[in-house]
Amino acid sequence: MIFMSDVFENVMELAKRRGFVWPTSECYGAVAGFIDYGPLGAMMKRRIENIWRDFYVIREGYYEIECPTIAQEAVFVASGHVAGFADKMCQCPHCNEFLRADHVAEGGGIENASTMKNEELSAALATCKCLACEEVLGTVEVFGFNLMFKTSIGPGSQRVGYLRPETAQGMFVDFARLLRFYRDKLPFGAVQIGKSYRNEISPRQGMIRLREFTQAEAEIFVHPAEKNRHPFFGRYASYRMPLLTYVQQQNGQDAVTLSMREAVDQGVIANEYLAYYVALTHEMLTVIGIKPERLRFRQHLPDERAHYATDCWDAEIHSERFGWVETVGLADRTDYDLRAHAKESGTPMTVFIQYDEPRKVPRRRIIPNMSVLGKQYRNKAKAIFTELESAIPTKDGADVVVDGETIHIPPDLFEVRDEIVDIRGEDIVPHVIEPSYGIDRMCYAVLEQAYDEDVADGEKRVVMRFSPQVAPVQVAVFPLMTRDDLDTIAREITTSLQKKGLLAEYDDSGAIGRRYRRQDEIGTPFAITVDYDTKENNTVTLRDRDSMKQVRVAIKDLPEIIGALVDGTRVFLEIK
RNA sequence: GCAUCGAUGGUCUAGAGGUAUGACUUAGGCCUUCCAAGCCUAUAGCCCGGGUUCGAUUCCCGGUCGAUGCACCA
Repeated sequence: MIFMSDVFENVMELAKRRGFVWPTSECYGAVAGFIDYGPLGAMMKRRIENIWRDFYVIREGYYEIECPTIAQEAVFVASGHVAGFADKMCQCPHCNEFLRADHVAEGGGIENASTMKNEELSAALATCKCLACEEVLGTVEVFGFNLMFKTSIGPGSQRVGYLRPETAQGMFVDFARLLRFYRDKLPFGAVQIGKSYRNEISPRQGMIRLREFTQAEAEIFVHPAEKNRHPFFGRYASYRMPLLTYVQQQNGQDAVTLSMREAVDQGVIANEYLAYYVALTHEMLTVIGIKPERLRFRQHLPDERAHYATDCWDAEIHSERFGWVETVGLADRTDYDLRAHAKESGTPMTVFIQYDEPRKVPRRRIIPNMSVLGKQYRNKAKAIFTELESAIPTKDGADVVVDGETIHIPPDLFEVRDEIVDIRGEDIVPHVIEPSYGIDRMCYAVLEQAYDEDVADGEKRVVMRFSPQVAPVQVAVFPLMTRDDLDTIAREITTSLQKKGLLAEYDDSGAIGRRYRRQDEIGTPFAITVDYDTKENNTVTLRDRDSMKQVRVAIKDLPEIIGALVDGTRVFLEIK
């Protein structure tokens, strides 16, 4: 590998030129925070998404759902995004600088600034100094800058909607339907791959911070008492990886390498479920082509965690340009979201868990004599009935409070029955384990890590060393010459590979070396060349992108061999 | 959002107050028996808006995008 002055610039230039990533609506001037995926980029992204599906949908059995990107206001009121997904800001009247109002206040020695209302904060700020120009602010208005895109649903702006800032809420609000779909049993999961939107104040860093981005999220609903019993934990129990705990971060120490079993037993990761998906994430990211040495798992610091999460780990990928980039978030969201939506919507979001054996529980029932009670208390009878159910009667009767008034109900107006009832189970609110992947950041990391320059025949060769599983074009087919039927044979081979579902690209333009270089630059892992020997013995050369080595294989074996090479079940160097 | 710098074919680049240089790429052709060879031909460009000027891609102002610093990053 030769020295790379700036991989980011090289890779983004290539990405633009060869159709991976483009600035959006470029002819009108691009818009920061939005990108277009070009033909190769869209294909690569889809392949990454499909690897993600292999892991979560096929292997874990968590079906994918698809919710709208716009949801009504109530959804985000419940989730806390309307109130909380905003920064309190103010503008310095002297230097016009926009400031985080709570930061200014804390800088001025005011406590609990982050929990104050706008008006309180505004008053408190009057004596604080601007963080930029250090003038005393005086009268300033504090306003919330909500990071959600707001819109209206239907004509006349009657109904407020927001573009979703995460796909997760769709899975939460569909909880009751999902629970029925999974036949009322825990654990189960739902996943979603789709666009989310955040109106970032100042997006920079190309594909890393977008205003519209693709998330792949899984919401796994588990019994709170079963979080240490993942049914397939054995799969990753001995899977080892470096973990950077918050304690180590606070002490400036390096990550420790632990197996998932050790991590859970030592309390480093909160539970088996979280550890399982930490390990699964590590495996998946390596499959798409992330080098393990450029991958780490970092635990959120206690003050960094969202208020609902008990433990949270980020998979971070090291970028030449941006340093460690948070790419996947793995959180134990507890029952926060389901409780919030149950409360806001009035729909129960619980699972009925049957006990192994019904429990015999003594229960006291109070049965009022309504015919007397109704006549005697008339319009208060109904309220009295309700209150009696929870009353504690004595042999002299019971006292109930209705509208602030204590009413004595004599013992002959109700009957007390002590009985033993069977309790067959209980309603519990599941906890949610959430692995949340930033697909665009994964795409960028794949691009950056695939980019390489080497020297072939004294000339610089630019090559994208994609894993065959994510490479947009999977195989190229060339006739050595465009004559003597070599091109016809090459076209037939192309068709036979396409029938196998492979993206095979035929190219007969220019010298053979140029065609290899073209494919190297877009990361096509394999190239087939039809030459004059082909006409003698029905074999072709199969060339490996990374080693530039070639082997001869029979035409009839091509679909099977290429198929196996592309899905990773065979590797090139083992072929004959 | 503020400050500084930048923007010329697809890419990299030269350049001047009078419509633009070269290379690579791409396309067509010739040639060519495995790694960007050679020859011929062709396509293609001054970020957007306003101002100054007879004339602006060039100077000035504003915007957009990008880079850097500040701020921000559920």
